[in-house]
Amino acid sequence: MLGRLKRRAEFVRAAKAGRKAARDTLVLQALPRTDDETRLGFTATKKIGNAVARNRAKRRLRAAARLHLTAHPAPGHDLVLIARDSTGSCPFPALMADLQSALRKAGVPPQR
RNA sequence: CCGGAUGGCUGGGCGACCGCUGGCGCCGCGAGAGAUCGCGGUUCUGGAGGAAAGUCCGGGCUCCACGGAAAUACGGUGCCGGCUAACGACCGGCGUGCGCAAGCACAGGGAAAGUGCCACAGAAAACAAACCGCCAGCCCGGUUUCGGCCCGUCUGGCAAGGGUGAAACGGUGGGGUAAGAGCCCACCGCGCUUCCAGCAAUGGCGGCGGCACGGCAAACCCCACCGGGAGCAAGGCCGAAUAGGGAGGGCCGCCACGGCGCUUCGGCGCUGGUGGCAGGGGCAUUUCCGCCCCGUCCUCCGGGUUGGCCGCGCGAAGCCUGCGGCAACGCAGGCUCCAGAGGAAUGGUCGCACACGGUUCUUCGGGACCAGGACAGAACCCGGCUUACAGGCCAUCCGGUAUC
Repeated sequence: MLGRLKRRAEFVRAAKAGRKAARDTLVLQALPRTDDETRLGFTATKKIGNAVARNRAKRRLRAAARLHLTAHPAPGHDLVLIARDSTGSCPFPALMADLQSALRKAGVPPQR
């Protein structure tokens, strides 16, 4: 599968230097890389709710990212997806639409 | 049938496709002499809870400390008897209180070892006392129809009645009395006690005592029993490169200071601890000047960063049956293997039935549409407790009603 962001420092770098795009159901941070690899990170804060709600939000983000990036790969970026209040409860097509829109806004092109 | 009490079970179901993660096997690639290891793919297969939660008790396990025992301090527990690896849990029994009942609740040892506290109110809050009262006497005063009656003061007797309080030195009834009082009597309560039942807590019959010993120990305290500390970020193993630490050995100049040893006190020997000169290296190259760095080589040891591996899933395990026990629980036999991640695995889409909620139609049988699954996610494990929880199911019991 695609690579993952695991270290706090990697998340901080994406937050400070990456391009951001906020939607109703998610927030995207995208940081270009020097190589062609794509790495993903997921964040759900305590504000989202208890452990069940946070895990569910992250799983839905992961499922949406997997579906979208297998159809439209975006090599050469570190992508961080941050859950919002509605991430766990919104209709899944809305989540997909927000992800696609956010990627375009952040200037992550689908592969030519 | 209605209302209620207690205990237990369940915790959305079935199916399809695409993914995630652990494991056995197979295939491919790479490393290696090999054992094997790493990466990728794939068939099959396992994959959250009754509370996984809070982290409140008790244990296992690990490390640290510790000669044994006792005592003190500190903390905890506290009716009795069981059960258990252990517990403050659980089971059975007792007592007290509540309820028509089934049942429920209880931090439920000791108050004649000592200290302390008992607010407000009230006369009085602890070796009792007397505010309003009740009674008698005196005859002092007032009053008088001169018999007395009433009021006040004083002296004495009393604690029934009033009033305060969470609590007032037993309660109810009768006798008794100037008025009263366990002063006397009956019953109740209380205390002591023979006997009986029980392992015991405790209970019962009887006797004795005229009643004293108020409450608070979740105030100190006393008594009995229990307890070493920290926690899987425990703890163990592996561990590259650079710099740095320690030990031993080989090699290389000089001087001074310091240190150590010996000393006939003149010195002598050892010494990379410090400084200088020399030497080496660097600042692209050569000369000079300047600046910076430095004993060198070999072997071994220790610590150990990022990280990797183990601990980490056969257990006080689960299910079924039988036996013992009122029960908690124990014993025996058989069967089963049931998550092990590490930014952390269960998600997405769809179909069919099912509860619950809302809107609406209705021929009251039901139909249509919309929304949408309670509380909540393993992080070393186990026994409990506590807290959260939509809906559904089962069993036993109590009260009422109806029928026979």
